Parts: sequence; structure tokens; C-alpha cells
Amino acid sequence: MCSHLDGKCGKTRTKDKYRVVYSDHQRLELEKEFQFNRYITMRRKSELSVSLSLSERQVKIWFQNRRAKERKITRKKLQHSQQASTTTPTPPARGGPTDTQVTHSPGSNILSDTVSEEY
DNA sequence: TTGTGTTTTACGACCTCC
DNA sequence: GGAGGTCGTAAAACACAA
Repeated sequence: MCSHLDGKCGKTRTKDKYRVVYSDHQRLELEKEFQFNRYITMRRKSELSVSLSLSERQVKIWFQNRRAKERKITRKKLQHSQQASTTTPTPPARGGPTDTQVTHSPGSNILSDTVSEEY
């Protein structure tokens, strides 16, 4: 990778601030938004970035990481249930893992899914 | 304390869609 | 092509048993 600790990348990572820790309030608001909608719209992103004093990039990354976390948890649960019932196979993800809800089209999903709910 | 495992930010690489 | 998605990973922050 690049030497991000030197700040040579010109990015946000520096020696003394490799990463910031978000405040409880920031996390709470992001979490609320995530519960409401797993994929954030451009509009909500800029609104949140202003109200939480974060950059839009940070909000975007937070949502990406949050989804990754959820998938990780889901996989764990799935593994557990499969181990528990080796003889009775669990029906694979019928309304199960949340990531199957969203059939991957970032652009169109944003428009169809959230805007109607938002306003 | 401290050693260690887990969680949380942040990024790069790669992929898909418009 | 660019924006935004996942995946993998680095490293700080945190939790917690010994």
C-alpha cells in the first residue's frame, strides 16, 4: 500500500490521526439512518455530513463498513445454524440475509427505494 | 498492567451500472 | 469514465481475562 502514515498520499490519514473515533451522537445518527435505509441517498448523505460535521466521504465509508459488518454477522449466524442442524438443512436465505434484499444496482436502487420513503 | 482478540475508521483494488 | 458497490486489509481504539 502507500505510505499513508507519512501523509504522503495527501489523504486524511496522518501520523497522529490514523483514524478518528466518531462520537456517540454521530454513531447514533448514522445508525438510525442505517436502520431506516441501508443505502444512503446523495441528498441524505450531504444532510448528514453537515449535521454531523463529517465529510460526505466519511458518511459513505461508514455505510460501506456498516453493511460489511452486517454481512459478517449474517454469515456467522448462518454458519452457526448450519452447524447446529447438520441433518436438517436450513432453507437458504428466503427473506433471510438482508443483502439479498438489494439486488445490486446501486444507482437505480437509490432512486426507487429511498426517495419515496424520504419525502 | 499487559497480552490478546475484537471493533472501528479509512483506504486501494477491482467490478458493475448508467 | 465516474460514482458507488464489495472485499480485503492496516492500524488505532477498545474490551477483558489472566
